Amino acid sequence: MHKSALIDHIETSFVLSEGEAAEILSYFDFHKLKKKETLLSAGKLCDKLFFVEKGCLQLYFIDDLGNQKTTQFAMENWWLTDFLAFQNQTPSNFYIETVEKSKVLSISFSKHQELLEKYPKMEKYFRSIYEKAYGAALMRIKFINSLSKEEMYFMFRDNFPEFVQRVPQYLLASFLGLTPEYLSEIKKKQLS
Amino acid sequence: MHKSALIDHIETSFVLSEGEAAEILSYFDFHKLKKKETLLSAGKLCDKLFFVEKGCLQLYFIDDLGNQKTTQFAMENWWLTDFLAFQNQTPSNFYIETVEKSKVLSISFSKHQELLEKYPKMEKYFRSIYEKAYGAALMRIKFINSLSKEEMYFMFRDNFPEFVQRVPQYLLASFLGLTPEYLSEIKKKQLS
DNA sequence: CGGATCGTTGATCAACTTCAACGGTCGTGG
DNA sequence: CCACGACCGTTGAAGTTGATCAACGATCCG
Repeated sequence: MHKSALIDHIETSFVLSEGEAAEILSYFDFHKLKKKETLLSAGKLCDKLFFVEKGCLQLYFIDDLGNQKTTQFAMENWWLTDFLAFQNQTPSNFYIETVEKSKVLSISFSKHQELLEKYPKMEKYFRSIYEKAYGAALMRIKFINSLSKEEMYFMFRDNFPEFVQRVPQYLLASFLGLTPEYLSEIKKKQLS
Repeated sequence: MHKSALIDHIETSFVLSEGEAAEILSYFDFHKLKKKETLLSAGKLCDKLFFVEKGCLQLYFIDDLGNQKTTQFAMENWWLTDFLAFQNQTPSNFYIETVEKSKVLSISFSKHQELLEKYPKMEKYFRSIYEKAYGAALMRIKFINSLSKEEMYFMFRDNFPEFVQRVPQYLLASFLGLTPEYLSEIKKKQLS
């Protein structure tokens, strides 16, 4: 059994013995997924938390007009779920789907609880992850409220170039909160 | 010494002995503040995490045109800081200021670290707080990307009526990401 | 009472969306 | 391996939402 990306990631916070690493991993299920596979659907109970070892997931919803809108991407070493619905064990407000073929770990709510009880260190790990994620979300809201869509695109492209190359343009547009048509126009302007 | 709102709040997660409660509180400083007092300034090291016992704080920044834009409010039983800057102990991207006269607890980064080491239960408490906060931030981004400014206002007013009454209108406008003039127009439309 | 601050109004303007149409590309089945 | 269809990116015209600006009233506080 090769060493998991999850264990590597946890070990950026603290060291695990081989036994601990193996036992922690045993709480998770492993999934090898193709492009556009669905992991969670809106309205369904949200009972899984996902960790991306390789590939890319998106958290999205469908608006009144039937358009798919991406709220969050998760690439290597990111955690993803509808966190409110997961914590409260209620139906999800979002869909989760693979953007590329991906390797993903999942853990159910009850297993997650058990894991945290058995390994209190993991509370620290998740506390730190969520603290960062919340801080980043506040920064993102700051950007949304201060940048034009055009500035938004350039900022994002300059700060996350791999991202922009990796994700199809209509998904990027959706994530940035503008239409594919307008994004196309922005890119054109830039060239002249 | 009267029982603190913070202790009450922690005890919604798990029970504390009297001794524990007192000792946990000893990590915090207490502040009684007037309206419009500044607790954190952009560019300054962010070394404090705040808990609102009573009153209201805002996290805001100043945009290119010099306008103050509110990214987050914190009322009773909310935690607030620039979480990214706090965790990394770097200069802040935001200001924090009282909206009303308030009673606030603060804890420094190093004291916070000590507290978490001494009371591992507190890791669980903060993990849960941040998980909720991050989930709520994702929902907020969902709303930003699916509702018009008008719908945004009505949604917010219907779901958080106390909030709308309590906060001055120009701050509410700033938080919702629209201009005071347009908010005024929306409210007028509604009456006819 | 006086000044500053906040909410309102209406006119003008810019940013961004919507819609419809077209061309390119990718992947799938024959 | 080719051909076809579906999907994606692009273009341009027209329409809408919401911002900006300037001015006026109201209210709050010293």
